[in-house]
Amino acid sequence: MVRQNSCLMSVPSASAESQLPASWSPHYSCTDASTMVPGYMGRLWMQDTQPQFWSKFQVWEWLQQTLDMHQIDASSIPFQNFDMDGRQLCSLSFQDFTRAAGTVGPLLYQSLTDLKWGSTAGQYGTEMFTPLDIKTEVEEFSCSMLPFKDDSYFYNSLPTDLLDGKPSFPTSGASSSPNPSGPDSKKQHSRPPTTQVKRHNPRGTHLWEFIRDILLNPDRNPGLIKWEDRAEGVFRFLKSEAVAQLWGKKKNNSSMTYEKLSRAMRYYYKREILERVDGRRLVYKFGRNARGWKESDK
DNA sequence: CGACGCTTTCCTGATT
DNA sequence: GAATCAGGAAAGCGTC
Repeated sequence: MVRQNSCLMSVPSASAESQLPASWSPHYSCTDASTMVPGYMGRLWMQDTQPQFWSKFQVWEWLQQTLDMHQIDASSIPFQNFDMDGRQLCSLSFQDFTRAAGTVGPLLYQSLTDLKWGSTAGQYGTEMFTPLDIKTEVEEFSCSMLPFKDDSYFYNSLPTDLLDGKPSFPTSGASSSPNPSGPDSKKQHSRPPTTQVKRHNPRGTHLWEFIRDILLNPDRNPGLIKWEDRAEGVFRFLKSEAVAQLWGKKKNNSSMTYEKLSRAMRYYYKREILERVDGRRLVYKFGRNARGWKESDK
């Protein structure tokens, strides 16, 4: 096991990096993130860009959104079968779609066909991708997603009203109380030194607020987490390990994983900051003690 | 300094 | 079989 390494290799990077498309890069992210759909009922970027020019990442986004639109569970099709860019996607036949996605295939084929011919987009989707006005912000964020980069990150560019949050939920006091039964030195992790800690927010940002703020800033959220049901507060992790790395970055903990992050998430059930969503992987729902996520809260 | 809240880490077992 | 989910247990860390 690789643990307690300072910076470079301590993340189980295989799985994390596999969540990023092969072409993931600052340039890629900037162009792509700038068209990222807010998820719920948002403007559909794919209507403005020709499928032929989609990246792998955008192909998956299209898949996800198409399934969402038809209330089809994403687990019903093997996403790996669509590990291709837009050009390859467009070359698939009707039969190919059926092979790749079973009964959902025809629906996907139809959706893609509609986009190919029905779009009002310009001729060259890629050129529509790079609005300079948001490029710098996105760049800052997306570059921080790269391994080996260690600059400022996502949170630094978020609105301060979301950062300097009030405790924002009444302490229910029903949390688990660990009972240290005795000194036990079986584990000794030398964590990286917590050198730079932001002073102005002593309480720091809690995990659930971090998640919430990613959801509330879709422009800076390149497909990490998305709303499943905006009104109900249901959301799903699309890139679980990438989110974990980002969280780890925020906490200056390079060994954060989704496994560990999710444990923290599960502790929120008891405090009713989150509610369980049974049977759906990577799906959570904000609970009564989570504040600031509703549209009406804003 | 100690209590406390909020994770973080580790682990075992179940489920998908 | 790999991911993910469920929680228990205990340690780490910053605040109060």
